[in-house]
Amino acid sequence: MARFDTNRSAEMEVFVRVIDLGGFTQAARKLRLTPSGVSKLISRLEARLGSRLINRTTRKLTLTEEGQAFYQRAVRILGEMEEAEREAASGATPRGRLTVNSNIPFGMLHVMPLIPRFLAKHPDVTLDLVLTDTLIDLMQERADVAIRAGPLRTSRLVARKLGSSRMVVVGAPDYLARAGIPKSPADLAEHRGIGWTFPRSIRGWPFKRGEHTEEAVPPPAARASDGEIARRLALGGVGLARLALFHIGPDIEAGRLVPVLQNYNPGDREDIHAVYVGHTAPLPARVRAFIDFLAEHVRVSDPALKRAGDGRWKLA
Amino acid sequence: MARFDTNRSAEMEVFVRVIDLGGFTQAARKLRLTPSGVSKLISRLEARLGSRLINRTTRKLTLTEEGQAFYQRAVRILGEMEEAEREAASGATPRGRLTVNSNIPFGMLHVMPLIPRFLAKHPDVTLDLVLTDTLIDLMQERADVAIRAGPLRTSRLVARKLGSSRMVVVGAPDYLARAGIPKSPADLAEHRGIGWTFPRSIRGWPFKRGEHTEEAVPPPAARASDGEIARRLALGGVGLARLALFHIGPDIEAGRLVPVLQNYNPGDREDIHAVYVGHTAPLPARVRAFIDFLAEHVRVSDPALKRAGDGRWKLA
DNA sequence: ATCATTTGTGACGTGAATTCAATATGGCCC
DNA sequence: GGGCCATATTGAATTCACGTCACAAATGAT
Repeated sequence: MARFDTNRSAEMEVFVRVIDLGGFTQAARKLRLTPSGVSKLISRLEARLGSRLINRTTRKLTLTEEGQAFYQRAVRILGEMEEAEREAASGATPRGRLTVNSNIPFGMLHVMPLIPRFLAKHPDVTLDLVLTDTLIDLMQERADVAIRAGPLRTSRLVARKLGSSRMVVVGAPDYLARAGIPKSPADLAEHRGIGWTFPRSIRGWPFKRGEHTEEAVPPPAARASDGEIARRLALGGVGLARLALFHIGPDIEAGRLVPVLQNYNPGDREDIHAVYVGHTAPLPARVRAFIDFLAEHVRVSDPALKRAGDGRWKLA
Repeated sequence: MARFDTNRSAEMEVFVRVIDLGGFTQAARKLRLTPSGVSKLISRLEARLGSRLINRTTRKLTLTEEGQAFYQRAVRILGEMEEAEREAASGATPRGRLTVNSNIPFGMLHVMPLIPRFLAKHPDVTLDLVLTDTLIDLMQERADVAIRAGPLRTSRLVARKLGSSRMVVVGAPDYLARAGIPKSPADLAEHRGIGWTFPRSIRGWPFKRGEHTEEAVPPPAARASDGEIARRLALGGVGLARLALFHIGPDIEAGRLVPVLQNYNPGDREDIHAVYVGHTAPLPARVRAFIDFLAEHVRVSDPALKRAGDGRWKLA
């Protein structure tokens, strides 16, 4: 239909150049146009505005009253456009507010320790770190990057894998002393578990049964809104929880939590991804910098879990 | 070669519209574009800036950090462009400084009396009236309109005829009593004249000689820089002068100046024009208004010059 | 008066931007 | 979990404004 025919900014730019250089031909040279092109452009502008801006002969240019005012405004406007675009353009140096959303265990253990170094490297970046385990909408939350564990419900989001970790079902020693140690997934029905207040990508706990896996889950004694709360509940002896090894490794090694049903553990790894909004348009520099930084520095040690001679679990 | 491909202002306008309306499709409707057009334009903009401005899914739009800043600036810049153009555009109402340059006799007798009414009609116009008889360069003097008598050395200037007046050779009674009354143009050699300090379009004084005209001019006793000075000199009896009838009509009627060589007067009329810079671009409203006003209200009465029974000259 | 330089104009061709399909995606209700 | 509607994106075709080219007009200087 109606097409975007008039290029106001170009008009202003040419107009200002003509005045600055004092002639159509000089301006044309500078702008890599032909004099006739400049002439037509100025004429177009004047015709559109309905009033003359430049009185011109072959030798002299003079601004009309309107031209004077328009020139001054145009100079300022062009400057502001320049500034706006420069500000918006991804400079070589990342800057601005970077909003990162991470799940709590990974955020606390792996992201937060890196932040001082990241901010030191990019002083113009301000970082907003939000820790949540619930699924979030990247855009709704105005987050640039989200860090999530578990299978991706992929969309047009792009994910960079940061690492992976095994999941372990654990219980506190005093809980296990009270409720007993489950020998098979079926025993879970007699136990109490720690569930989630939010829907998770995988519903139950997977266990190995021959070639396949089956799911089982103990009736929940409590629901946690994030992994860290779940861990604390488990430490307090509320019930069994299935948590990431990188998260509770130290607890296991210290004996505060004890893995159970390890021989049924399917050994699946839960991947941890940094996920961002992806490919259709260029990525802000600060986002790229942060993701690159994470990918470079995050090392999720995923040691084997072995039972020592005394029955205690050790990380190798 | 290098073409003016990017239309920054259109980019900004579309971008702002998208944000305001909250969607590509709505913006497209409003802007009379297709959604795909909007999509590509935004993508172009982001690609040019090298950073994403809008995070988008099919349902939601969210501004990035850069987008936020760019949006606010863009809104302001668009407003300023609008204002600049509106200011520059020839509004319905004339405004601004109008510079008029007129020759002195006509300016004093016909222009100045009209000015109060003109300014009353157009309160937003400020008028600079300069009276000079020397030829001026319209642009050099930054004049919008010049009023000149005599043949036009036409250029790309446009002239509107305001009226015309006969020229008369006159002398003061006491001068004529001293020097005698010339009977033919040849007698002028024995007289003294009043010339001009500046080059005039016609050199000599034309006189009828049968079918043709010949030129003659008395040796100058003084030179005047404008018609009014010449008139005063003539009134003072310095010598003969050739002046416009509209200028010295009252002097003639009062007997302060006496026409001579009237039977040799070729009866040519000297046209009076309002001249302005013309056709290549639209005329500022204030200029058009002034010229129209002049053309409408100026009435150069050009009565016949007749000799009464008592030898005195009368205007009919 | 002639000349060099600059602006203006008419016709033309180019290419970037827009449109028109068709596809992919997201959110919502069931 | 699956189908539907609205929306955004993509690729190919098309078009129309814009700048170029060649020529004319005009200005100011020598």
